[in-house]
Amino acid sequence: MARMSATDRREALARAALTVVARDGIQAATTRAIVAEAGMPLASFHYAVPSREDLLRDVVELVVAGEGAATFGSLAIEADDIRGAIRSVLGSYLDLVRADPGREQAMFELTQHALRSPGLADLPAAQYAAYRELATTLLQVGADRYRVRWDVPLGDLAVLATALSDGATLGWLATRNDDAAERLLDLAADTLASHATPLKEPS
Amino acid sequence: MARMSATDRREALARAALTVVARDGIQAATTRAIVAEAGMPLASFHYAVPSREDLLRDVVELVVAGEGAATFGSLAIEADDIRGAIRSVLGSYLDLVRADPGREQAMFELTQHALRSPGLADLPAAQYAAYRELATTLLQVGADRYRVRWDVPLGDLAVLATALSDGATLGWLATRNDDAAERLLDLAADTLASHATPLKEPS
DNA sequence: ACCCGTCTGGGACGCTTGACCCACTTCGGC
DNA sequence: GCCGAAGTGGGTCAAGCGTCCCAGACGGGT
Repeated sequence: MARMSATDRREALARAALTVVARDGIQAATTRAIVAEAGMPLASFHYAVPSREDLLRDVVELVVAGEGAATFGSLAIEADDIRGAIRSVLGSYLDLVRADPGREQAMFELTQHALRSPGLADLPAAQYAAYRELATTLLQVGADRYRVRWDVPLGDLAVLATALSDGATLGWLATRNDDAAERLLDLAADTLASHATPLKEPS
Repeated sequence: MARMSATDRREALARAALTVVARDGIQAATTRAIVAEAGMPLASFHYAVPSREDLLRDVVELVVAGEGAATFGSLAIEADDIRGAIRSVLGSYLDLVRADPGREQAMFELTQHALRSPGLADLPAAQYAAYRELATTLLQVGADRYRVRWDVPLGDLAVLATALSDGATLGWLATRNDDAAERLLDLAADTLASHATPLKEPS
């Protein structure tokens, strides 16, 4: 094993843990499986991380950061109107889920697990606050770009968007029904766009 | 331990398992924890059930049946219009979640776990088909009662309703934010009701 | 009243788990 | 070059896991 600072090793372990959870589920994310994925000896684990629970905390943060990065990719999307833009963002999110279902399922498993662990119980709230923040940013950018304003509080709309994404993801993971998911996203885009009112063009 | 047929014992074990999962999470639902909850000796487990996985299959079926029963309770709801009826059903569902968060979280954990277990991988699809069926029935009854028709395919609307419920539940479980959840349900009811068109009264 | 199939439950097996000890190697500042 | 701090890794521990065995208790059909 190459020489590596404890901090770097902790990061590498968090990434390895996320890989294991995505591939085999959170039950399989044992210390041994994680170090095997990272190509480290078992003892490196407790040298870099106090406990398994602490590592999972890092993993959740990694997950949230990952979602944030994916969201910024959505900013590049071009569309004719706000409804089309929303539909595209939702569509590309679904593509992400389809491309790596295990990873998205890992998010849910981590959240559920955190809710059950006294030491991690604060994480899900922060995680969902971050999601809401991301949705808020996207909706704000969309409103600016397509010259509309939202006729309900932006925060409420962000919660709705998050709930729709979660619901669509959960449903697709369970059924793997692509058509139903696409039609659901159509309806979701309609719903969100229906709260946009065009601004009168000042130019 | 009272004398009991293997079939009855299996049923009792499934109920005990659900209790354990709701209270402590699926990770804690070990054979020992389950028989302790049921007040049975450990050996009764494998006398009544071939394996732990088989028992979990029973539990998922129990869960789906439970949701079905809860849904029929919603049929008693009275409201002035279809939008109000939908809002009431969603509201009483959220009350259910709030009253027993562990139980609702157990549903998600069971679904996620089933998706990871080769022997149970078929269950989530059936589970969500059942949810969709329930939503379809409720929407159908609502349309009849309030003299409206749905302007999108009923099945698609049922998927939307399921996704919204799942999303709202997940969000509330993570944040425990009652106000946000109520506002989300307001928007969800608006969305669903917006697809209802009044029928001209024949009387 | 017997008796055989059904049910009970204590005990045990082999294995995996999170955690951790400690002798060893490597590196950077002096 | 030397030496203390930092990093490595094999081996081990107790606890908990799913599963199984088997001697015994029970109860309904004959």
